[in-house]
Amino acid sequence: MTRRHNRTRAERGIPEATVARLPVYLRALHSLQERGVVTVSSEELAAAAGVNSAKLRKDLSHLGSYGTRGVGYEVDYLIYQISRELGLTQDWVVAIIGVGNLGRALAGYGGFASRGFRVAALLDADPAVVGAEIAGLTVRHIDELERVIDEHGVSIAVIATPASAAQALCDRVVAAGVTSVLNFAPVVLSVPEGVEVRKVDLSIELQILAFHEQRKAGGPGESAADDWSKGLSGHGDGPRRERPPGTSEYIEAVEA
Amino acid sequence: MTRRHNRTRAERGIPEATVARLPVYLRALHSLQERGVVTVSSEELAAAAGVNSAKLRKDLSHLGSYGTRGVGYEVDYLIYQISRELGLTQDWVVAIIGVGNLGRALAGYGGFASRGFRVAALLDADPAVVGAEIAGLTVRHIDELERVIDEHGVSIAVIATPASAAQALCDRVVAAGVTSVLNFAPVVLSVPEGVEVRKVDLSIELQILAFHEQRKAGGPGESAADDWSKGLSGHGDGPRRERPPGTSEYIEAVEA
DNA sequence: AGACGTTTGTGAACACGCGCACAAAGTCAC
DNA sequence: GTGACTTTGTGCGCGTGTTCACAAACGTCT
Repeated sequence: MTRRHNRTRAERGIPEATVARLPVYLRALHSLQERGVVTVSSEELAAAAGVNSAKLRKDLSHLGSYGTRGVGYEVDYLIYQISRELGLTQDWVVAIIGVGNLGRALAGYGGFASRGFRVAALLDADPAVVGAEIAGLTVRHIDELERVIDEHGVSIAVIATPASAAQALCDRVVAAGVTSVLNFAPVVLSVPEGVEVRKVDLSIELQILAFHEQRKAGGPGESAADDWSKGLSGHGDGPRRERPPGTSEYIEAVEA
Repeated sequence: MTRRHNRTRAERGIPEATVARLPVYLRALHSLQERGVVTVSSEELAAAAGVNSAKLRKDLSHLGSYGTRGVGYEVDYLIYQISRELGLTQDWVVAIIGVGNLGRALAGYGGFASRGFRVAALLDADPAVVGAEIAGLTVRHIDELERVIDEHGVSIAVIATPASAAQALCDRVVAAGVTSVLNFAPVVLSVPEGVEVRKVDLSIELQILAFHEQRKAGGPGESAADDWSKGLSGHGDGPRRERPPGTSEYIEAVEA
């Protein structure tokens, strides 16, 4: 409210774009570490991470001066510093809400457990799955949401429910004190200030690919139905005009 | 190669950032359409999509002048125009490579089928799943990759394999003529110019959340092990110094 | 027909991020 | 110890994206 600019901007200095790349560097560093590499130059690390080397150096310089001129970066040390900056030196308790196809995949996803993220609970509304054991956890009923969050000290909620249920559940986890949400449901969640939401949308990525794919093929307008008289914008008085191909029904659920 | 700048930039005018938002607008519009809304103002649509209204208007203006001043945008018409621009008025043939937990979830994901994306094939290397029927499709062996791509005219490949297999498979699909790849494996894929790759990384999103969560709690350095003598950067001559907590083993696979 | 309120489309200022290029700082060889 | 080489850290210019604010355009009401 009293913030000068508008958002969580440069509060303590690390640009958002940099934060988004740190996990990529971290992954590349772990890969090097496994291969027994002790020291790496910005050029090599940048290549492994798929970025420009100047960008990498500038990113790392935001964390501090952890390199050695003429040599490069010590892999172990850099891993430690990035992990610390990202908050991976402590454990984060995660709850997965919605145990459909996607929720199940997430529960079994190795990338969560092995990076300081401990999946402590699975919740669902469907009586058919409540009580089932998945990835070593017993699925709890969604009614117990608040109790489970409090019990385990959940700080990150992963929403993997159908779109129709997402906002209501988001409101509940936020009310229960969770301030970070990872949303897989295809809706824009609205949350109070101070709560961080990140969205992963599988179909959006595909649509972006389709756009580029189409452009390679010569841009839009290749299909037959290109004309559509704009009409007189009546307030629903006249009959609905014919729908062009492609405007099918709305995607409802994140799981089939 | 002979491109003036460097990339697929402003080739025909629509900024990349705009393209990334069009699917979001499209989703909001479908939601309005379902509720029977005929006309919508930029202010309302922007709120539904979670963006600034000026940004929305500028985004839409890149497609053309499809609004009516004093009134707003006709929902049906705008849906059609955005769909056309994104290339959703035609069907895109998709192949999913890797039928683990995630691949299975993707195969059953309703958001693909109902937006002009037709999943035509599932492939895997594991003999235990080859031949199985999932989401109405029989899983084919990865050896048949090139044949399957050619048979169905696949134009988008979805890679949902362990990280170790991803690059090799990516090379194969590209060699087979695919120019769009959606990558779920936690690696940076390198592809020749002209091939579009988009990456979805579940654990990266969590790590970004952890960063913000930590900052709310007072920034890094809260944990005990904060000091790490930088050492003399020897070339692997001395004994490895003790590792701080959190630098565990490398995440290998996208599925557990 | 004309005045009024509403909403689009966009010009202009601003903020952000990227990449080049280079000085500073370190290592290594002798 | 000195010089040559390597690599980091960063100042700077540029392009992209975002936001404000407003004139032009449209519908509506009298």
